[in-house]
Amino acid sequence: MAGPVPSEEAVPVTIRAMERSSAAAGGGSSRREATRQKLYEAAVTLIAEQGFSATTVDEIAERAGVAKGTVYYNFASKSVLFEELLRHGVGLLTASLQEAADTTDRAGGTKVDALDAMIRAGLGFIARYPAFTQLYVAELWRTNRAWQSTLMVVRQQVVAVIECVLREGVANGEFSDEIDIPLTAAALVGMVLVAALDWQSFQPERSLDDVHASLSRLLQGRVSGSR
Amino acid sequence: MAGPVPSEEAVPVTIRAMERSSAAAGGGSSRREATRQKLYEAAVTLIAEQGFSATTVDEIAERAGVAKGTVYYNFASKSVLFEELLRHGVGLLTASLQEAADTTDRAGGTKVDALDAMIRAGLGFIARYPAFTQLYVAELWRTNRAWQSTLMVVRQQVVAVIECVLREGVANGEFSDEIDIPLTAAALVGMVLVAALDWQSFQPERSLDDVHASLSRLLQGRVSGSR
DNA sequence: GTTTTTGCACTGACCAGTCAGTTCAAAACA
DNA sequence: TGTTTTGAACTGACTGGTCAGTGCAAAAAC
Repeated sequence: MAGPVPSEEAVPVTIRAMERSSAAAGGGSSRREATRQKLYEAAVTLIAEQGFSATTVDEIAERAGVAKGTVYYNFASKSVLFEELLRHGVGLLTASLQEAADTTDRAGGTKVDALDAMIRAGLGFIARYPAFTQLYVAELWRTNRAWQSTLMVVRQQVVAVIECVLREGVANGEFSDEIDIPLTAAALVGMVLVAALDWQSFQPERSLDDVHASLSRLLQGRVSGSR
Repeated sequence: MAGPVPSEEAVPVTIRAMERSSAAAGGGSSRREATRQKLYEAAVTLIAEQGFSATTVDEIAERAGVAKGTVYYNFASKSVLFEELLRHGVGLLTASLQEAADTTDRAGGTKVDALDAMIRAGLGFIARYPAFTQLYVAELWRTNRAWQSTLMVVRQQVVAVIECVLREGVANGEFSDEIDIPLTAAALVGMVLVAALDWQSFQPERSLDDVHASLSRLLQGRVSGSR
């Protein structure tokens, strides 16, 4: 849609380069992996913009610069492509959150510090993959869909990382033992998700530091009182 | 997919209740208004479950117990039906939030009290209209769709109510003047939205009071410290 | 008698998924 | 070395089905 004809050369180089390195490592050939990656990237933006049902397989194939048949050679169906995309993205997110928590721990930080680092990691992830985040929020609370179970897994995976930190904080006395861990975790996720989507959509010029500071302030109750 | 057949009665009560109030207000006859109301209710659950594109006009008509032609007699198109549904629902939500804020004000409460009352009102709304909330979250950050402008209006309408309370709180010194009003408002919306959806989906047996207390605690920074 | 609803056949566009055929790099061979 | 074979990866025209929206005559409601 952008250029008259999407350039289709210059690709083999990448393919060939990867081919050699990871062919042995992963399961499939790396040519295939590269194609799957292109399909993920095409699908994530289209589905974020239009939703799953409104996005056609033809569109995904076209944006990925690949024939329709290739989509079906690599994924059993449109739904399966979507489910694997979800798992893939959430894997990246949870890894990022977990790493933030672990790093804080290793540096001898408190659990509040860990939470704060996770908020920052969450914001960073959303800034890097806004389309995925959009799609995640839009599809997470759908019921009656084929991929219900994947959705549950993918939700629990994210919430669990946060619940874990909250639980440790309660255990060491840093947090009140009256807090409701699952609900608080969900609320935190929502806070970061919605604030970040708003940031990206309506004030994209602001820096991550800036947004992070605002959320930190809110979280630590430094909103009321003061001046 | 879950139960054999989802129960479809018990709805008329709500319809009839709304009928009386809005028949005089709106322009059209109340028969027409009743039909539109039935269509809203049918559409909201179906779209919440499946998404806009995956929901067919035939389904909506069938669930509303109405002929397909009637849908097009009352709405210009499927999209228009959806847009009007969005405006309708958001109107109810903002009215509820505004009323909570006003009541608190009139009772001489602080702005923190007002926020707290609005959280409760928000939770109440979500408990009453879970399908609408689901749909609202799912569609709010979509781009590239026909109803972009409606979406913006409908977003701003909700956020504005909260921003207003925050602004008043800053003005009277109750809140720090360093808070970022739009971002904080968005974060609060997200917190309530996601916590409530989680409540409805995964712990529906809990009481509103209970959930409200947890969110209140989080908001007022009574999480860290204490025990 | 006017407004609203019904029922239903119809159209044209669109779309998920299929499949017979093509490509080409690497393996086997000579 | 150069030649042939193999098969994984990819292609795109095609199919069967679905769905938004139309048209309209007759019935029902008011």
